[in-house]
This record gives sequence, C-alpha cells and structure tokens, in this order.
Amino acid sequence: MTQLVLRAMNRPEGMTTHEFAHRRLRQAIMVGAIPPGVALTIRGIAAAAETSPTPVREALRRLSSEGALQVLDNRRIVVPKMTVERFGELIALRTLLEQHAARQAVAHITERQIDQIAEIDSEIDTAIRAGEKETALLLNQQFHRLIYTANPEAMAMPMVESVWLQLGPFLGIAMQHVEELYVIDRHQEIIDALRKRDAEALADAIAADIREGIGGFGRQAIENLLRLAGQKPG
Amino acid sequence: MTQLVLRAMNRPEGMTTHEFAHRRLRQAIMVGAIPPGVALTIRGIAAAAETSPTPVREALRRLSSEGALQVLDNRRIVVPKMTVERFGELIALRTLLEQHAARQAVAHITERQIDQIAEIDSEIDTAIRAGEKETALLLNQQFHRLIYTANPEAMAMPMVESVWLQLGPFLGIAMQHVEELYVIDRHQEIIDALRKRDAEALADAIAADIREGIGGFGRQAIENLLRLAGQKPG
DNA sequence: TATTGAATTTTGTGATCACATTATGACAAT
DNA sequence: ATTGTCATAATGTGATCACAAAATTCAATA
Repeated sequence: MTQLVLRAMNRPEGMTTHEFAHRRLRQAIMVGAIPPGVALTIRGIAAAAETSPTPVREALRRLSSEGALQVLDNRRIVVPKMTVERFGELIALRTLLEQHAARQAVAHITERQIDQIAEIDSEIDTAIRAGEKETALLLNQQFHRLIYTANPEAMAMPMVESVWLQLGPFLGIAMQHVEELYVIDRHQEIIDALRKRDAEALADAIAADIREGIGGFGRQAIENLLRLAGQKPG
Repeated sequence: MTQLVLRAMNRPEGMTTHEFAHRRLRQAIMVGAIPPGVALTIRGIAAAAETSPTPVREALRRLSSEGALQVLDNRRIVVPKMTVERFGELIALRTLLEQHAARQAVAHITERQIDQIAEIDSEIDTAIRAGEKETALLLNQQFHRLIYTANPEAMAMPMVESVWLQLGPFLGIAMQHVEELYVIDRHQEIIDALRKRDAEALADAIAADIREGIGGFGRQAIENLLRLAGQKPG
C-alpha cells in the first residue's frame, strides 16, 4: 500500500483546516492522483495533510456530496470507478449545463471580462507549447469558469464543477497517455461569440469545444484508457 | 430567538448520527421550517438533534455542498434568501435537468416501474384531497424521482435533488399561502408518455408540469410571497 | 494447496475539551 | 437618540480519546 501524498499548497490566511484539506484532496482527485476503487482512510489523509481526523472528515463529506467521492456500504470512501456509460452521461451533462450557463452569462458579461478570458486563452496556448498539461487543464477550467460566473446568479456553476470533478480522474489518465488532447479547441470561436453577445453561437461553440475535446473519446478509446490505467472492470 | 425544532423521525438501523442529522435538517429546510437569513448554530442543532456538535458539522458541510445552506464570511451558516432572479434560474435548471434525466430514463424503465409511478400519482391525489400539502409535496418528488432513477446511472439525480432543496424553503412558503398549488398537474400525460416510451412527449410533459406548477409564479407573485413570508429584500 | 476461524490491528464514528474569533449587551460620551 | 468602547457570552474550529465495527493476519484444519 502506497502512502497518499498531497501536493504542497500555500494556505491562504483565514482559510480553515477543513477547507484547506478539501482543496488539496480536490486537486489530487482532479489530476487522477488517487486511484479509483482503493479505500481512502481518514487517518491516512490526516497524516498526509498534517492535521487531525476531524477536519478531514468534513472535507470528505463535502467531496462525497460533490460526487467526487463515493461512500460504500462498508463506510469506506473511494474515488468512483469510471465506466463507458458513466463517462457518456457525464459528457452529456457537461454539455447541457455548460451550454445553459453560457447562455445565461451572455447578458451579463463585460468587455473587460472578455479581455480577461482571452488572456487566459493565450496562457493556455503557452502552457500547451511548454508541455505543461496539468497547468493547461486547470487554465482551461478557469477559461470556462470565467465565462459562466459572469452571471452573478450562476446557479449551475456548482454543478458544472461537480461534473469536472467527476471527470477529473479519467482526465488525469487521458493526459498521461494521450499526446494531443489540447491541440485543438474552439476557444477563439467562443471568444468571438462572446464579443458579439451571440448566445446561440456561443452555445454551439461550447458544445463543439467539449465534443472535440474530452467528449471525443469513443467507446473503444475509453475502454483502452481504462485498461491502461489498470482499472479493473466493475 | 426561537429554538430550532426538528421533526421526530425514526432512525433506520445502521444509519450514522451525521446521516440522521443530515436527513432531519434536510427535511426541515425542504418544508421551509428554517427561515432564510437567520444563523444556524452548531450547538443549537446538536441540542435539537440530541447529539454532539461533531456529526452536526458533517451534516452542515454536506448541506452547504448541496446548495441548501450558505456559509457566510463570518462563518455563520444560513438558509439562502430567495430572490426573483435566483428563483428563475432554479426553475430553468430544474426544467433542463429533469427533461434530460427523463429522456435518459425512457430506455431503462420497466412496465412494473411505471405501475409503481402511477400508484404514487394516485396517492398524490388522495393527499391533495385530504389537504395534506406536505405529504403531497414529498410524494410529488417521489413521483419524479422514480422516473429519473430508472436509469441506473442517473448522474443528474443529485443535481435535481439539489435544485429541489434550494426551492424547498420557497415552496414551504408557497404552500402556506397558496391554496391551489397542486390542483393541476401533467402526471397522467407523463405516465402516458412513459408507457409509449416516447422521450420527447415525456420531456414536453415534464416541462409543462414544472411550468404550470411551481414554475408558474410570476415576478409579482414571487415578490408578494416573499413579502408575506417576512423576508427582507437583501 | 485451499479454507476456515480466531486473534489482532486498523478504521470509522461520536463525544468532549480547549482555544481563538465573533457576536452581544451594558454603559458612557457626544 | 446615536455612536463608540469594553466586558461578557456565544460560537466555530480542531485535537484528542474511547468504543464498536470492519479488515487483516496467521495458524490450524481439510
């Protein structure tokens, strides 16, 4: 049994221990650092985070409510295993929610915010050219997040984050085995639609971005990736 | 300050204390028993649930991740206040998610399950005739839930539950002040579409059911209800 | 070799305590 | 009447402990 390692992060002042534990665990799940199906122990996480079990449990409760973790009948906590069916459902939900969130954002977004989003896009290109896949992944999320949160009442945002989190472990696997995951995107098309305040063009571009990115994996490719990652079927 | 009262419930064997606290708090929020904006105290809930603060905190973390509660900067925990904008967003999300969940369910649902759903529908009629609004509300949720969970990988279900939970406090208010909230529904239309395995007819019926039910409140009606409930604009 | 069963360890859970932060109320000054 | 100050109370937070349940180990048996 390999000991869990959490990436070192600097803790913002005023952040509680359980929030910090939540953030670090979330990051680990998002990049696929925690293999699906193997039990997480509270004491193990507490040791890795150098805290006591109490705040860790609160973080685990939150993550399970967010769909990132699954509480088994034995009360053990695991990262859910990916299946072809689950993957398809998550991609469909991602498209549905992000299209909706994008449409709702159009009426609120400012030119200043679009500039900022375009800035993130160029940072993504830089990260990809530098081969920093993990950075590119996080920046890509930030790109989408900045669009949707232009709507001050973006009620769908927590749900989008939940889907991202559930796709995270699989994305981590894909990043390790697939070279050209981010060579193409529809970001320029998204930015153009934003500047024109064209909600339908935006929704189309979002759908295409998802479809041609992570959503483009076929059944066979997904099964191969899951096998490569050593995930037992079940 | 009035003391919080949680409805007595029998605790299923094997259920943990924090799960039980979560369920009871969830129920209280769902029927609008906790006024929005007033701070919930951990010790107060612990006293009402006759437990210690530890499991209560875990329940509160879950509920905040589910959108039912909001953690303020002061670290105080409140039921979020409803606004016209938020209400509209929640209804839009409810429609979007439930239409999707219904479409995904059609391929999986069995005649036996449809029979069960029809049974719930007649129970709803009974409850309405008996004037038991709260029962009708819960049965209505069960009606919808049984449809969506026919799909074994109903990934949208937790999100639907989240929306229900966020609409809960407002529904509780509406129930107290509006007589004919449940006199009409599209349930028969939904059942017919299920029997025909007609996904599009089902999605239309779901949308109509929401639109003509809680979704039918106009801006003025919502503001009046919020005023009646004594909610300060904020 | 495979399997059962008991002993041991590990783990989840909830209560309790101590501490720092925040809210509250009393009272004085303007 | 309103504002500001300070003492007190209430609250959130995290560590620690005890207990029961579950998993693991390992020896005995088929």
